[in-house]
Amino acid sequence: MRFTRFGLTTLRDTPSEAEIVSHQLMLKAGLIRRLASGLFTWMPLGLRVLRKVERIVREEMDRAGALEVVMPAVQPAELWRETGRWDKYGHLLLRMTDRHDRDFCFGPTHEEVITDIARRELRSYKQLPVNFYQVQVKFRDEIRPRFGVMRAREFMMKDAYSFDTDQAGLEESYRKMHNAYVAIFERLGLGFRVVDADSGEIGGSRSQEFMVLADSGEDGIAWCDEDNYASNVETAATSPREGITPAPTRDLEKISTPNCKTIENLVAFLDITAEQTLKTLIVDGDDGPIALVLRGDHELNAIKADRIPGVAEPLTMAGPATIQKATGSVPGYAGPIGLDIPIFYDHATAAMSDFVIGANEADMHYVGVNFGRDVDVPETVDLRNVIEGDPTPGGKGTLKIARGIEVGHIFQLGTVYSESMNATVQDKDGKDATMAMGCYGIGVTRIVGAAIEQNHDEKGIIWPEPLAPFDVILVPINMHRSDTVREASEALYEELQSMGLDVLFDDRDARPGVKFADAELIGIPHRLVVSERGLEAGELEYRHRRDDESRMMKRDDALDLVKDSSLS
RNA sequence: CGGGGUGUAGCUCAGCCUGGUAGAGCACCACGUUCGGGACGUGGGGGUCGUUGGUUCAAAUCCAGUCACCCCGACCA
Repeated sequence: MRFTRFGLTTLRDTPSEAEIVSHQLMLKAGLIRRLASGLFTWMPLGLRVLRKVERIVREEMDRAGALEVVMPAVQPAELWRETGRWDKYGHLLLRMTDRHDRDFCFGPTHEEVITDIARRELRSYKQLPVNFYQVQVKFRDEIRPRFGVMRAREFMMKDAYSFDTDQAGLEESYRKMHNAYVAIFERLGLGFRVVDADSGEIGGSRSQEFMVLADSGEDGIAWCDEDNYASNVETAATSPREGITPAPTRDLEKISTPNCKTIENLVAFLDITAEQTLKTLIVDGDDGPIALVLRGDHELNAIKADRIPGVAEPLTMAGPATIQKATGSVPGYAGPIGLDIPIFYDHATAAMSDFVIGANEADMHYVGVNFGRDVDVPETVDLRNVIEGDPTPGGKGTLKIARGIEVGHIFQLGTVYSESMNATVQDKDGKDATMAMGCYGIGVTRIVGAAIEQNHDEKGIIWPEPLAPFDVILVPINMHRSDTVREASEALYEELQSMGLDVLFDDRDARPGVKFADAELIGIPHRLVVSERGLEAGELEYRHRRDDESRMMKRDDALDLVKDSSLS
C-alpha cells in the first residue's frame, strides 16, 4: 500500500475527548473516528488490525471444530420473552418497532437466536456435540460508554454456542473452548490471565474470564500462584484468617457521637482508624430486614450477599423506614447489640477486639466492644470484596490484586435456555433430552484497544506482530529528489510484496522526521529506510519498532530478516 | 439516572470576566528556499462561535432553555 493512496491522516495533538492511552493512540494514529458516544468508524488502518484479530480467532475456532454462521443482528421480541430476558436484560437492550408495530431489539448477544436454531435443526443425539460461532456486530446500550472501543455501544464480538446431550459433554465442549481461547490469546501475543467469574445476566453455572493485564483495566483480578487461584474480584473468595482474637482491654461504653452517620465522620470524630470499627448494613430480606456486619474499611460484595439465605435478590439496601423499624434509629447508627433481626458477620470481623459499633440510637455509638463479652461470638461468612493480602480460599497463600481488561468470557450455561425454549433432542433411548449449552464470547474490537494498552511507548503504538496492520514500512529518504532512491524503493516495494508481506510504502514528499514520527505512531514492526548513502554501499537501514536504534544491513540480509520474522 | 466539566476552523486552544461584529499554532492549497528525526518564507482556502430564545442600538461575550461530548458515581454505609 502506498501511503499517499491510503487515506491515512494522523493527528499531532491528542484529541481532548480521549482519556486512556489506547483511545488517544487509536485516534491519533487514525485507526478509528467517533460518530457518537460509543459508536466508531473503523478507518482503513484500524480495520486491517481488526481483520487480523478476526482471522486468528476464526482459525482457532475452526481448528476446535466450531462451525461459523451469521445470525441476524436484529431479533424479534418473542424470543426474548420466551426466556424472560425481554424484561430482565432491560437497560442494555436497544429496542425498536417495525412498521407493523412489532417489537424487536438489536442483539446484545445471541443465546435466544441460536437456541431457536438448535431446537429446529437438532433432532438426534447423534448430531451432538455441535458448536456454532459467528463474528458479528453487537449493540449494548451501555449506561456509560467510555474509553473508546473498550466500552463501546456497538462492537464486534465473536460468540460461540455449544450443544451437548448432557453435563459431561458440556464440560468437554467447555474445555475445548478454554483451550482454543488460550491458543487465540497466545497467538495474539497478549499477556493474559484466566480467572473465575460471575455469570451475570447471561446465567448458568461455571464461567471464566480471559483478562488482558493492564493498569487501565476496568476489572480487578485477585490471584495467588501458590494456591493456583485467580478470580475476578467480584467473585474472589477469601477464608477466615487463622489467629487468636486479642483479649479485651477496654470496658464497654456508650458515647455520644453527633453527626457520625458515616464511617468517615465517625473515624474523624473519635480519631481512630476505620479498621477499629464495624459497620452494620441493613438489607431487604424475603422475610424482613437482615443485618450484614463488616469491618469499617471493608466493602460489601453484592454477589456474595445475594447468596446469603433470605437476602432479597437483587440486593437492596433497606430504606430509612425499614431501618427505623428494625433498629429503632435513623440510618447510620445500626449495630448488633440489641438488634433483633438475622445478623451475618464477615470473616474478618472475628479477629477484632475493642471495636466501635452503632448503638441503634441516633448520635450514639458503643466503644470498647468485644465478642464473647458484649456480643455473641459469631459464625462468620464471606461477605465482602477481597483486598490485597487476604488469605486465599485454599488457605495456602495470600491474594494479590491486579487490573485487567475482559476480552473473553466462557460459560457453562447448562439448560437455562434450552429448558425455557424447549430445545431437546432424542437420546439413545428415544426420550427427549434437554440439551446442555455453553456460550463463549470474545470482544474482537476490545482486543485491539487492549493490545495497545499493553504495547505502546511515548511515541505511539508497538503492535505485536500478529496484529500489525502492515508487516513492514518502507521509508525512502529524499525520494522526490533522487532517482536512485526512487528506483530502488519502487523495486523494493515490489519485491517485499512478492514475498507475501504487507508493506506500507511511505511515498510522501515529506521530510524524514515526519515519516519516522508517523511510522512510530502507527507502530509498524519493521522499518526499512532507503537512502542514497546506504544504496552506494548496497545497504538498507533496519529498525524494529522495539529496538533502541537502527543498524545498516546488506540489502538481502535485511529482506531475509523481515521475511523470517513476519512470515514465521 | 445523580454530580461535575467542556462546546469557538480538520486537531489543540486563546478571546468571554469588563458586549462593538473572530484569532494563534498545527493541518490543508499554491509558489519559492530547504531536505536523515515533526523546516522556513510569501500568498491563500476554511468558522451562521453547539443550538433555540431573551436582554441590548449592538451578543462568541450577559441571561434562560435545550442538545452533544468527556469525567466521577450509581449498595460503598
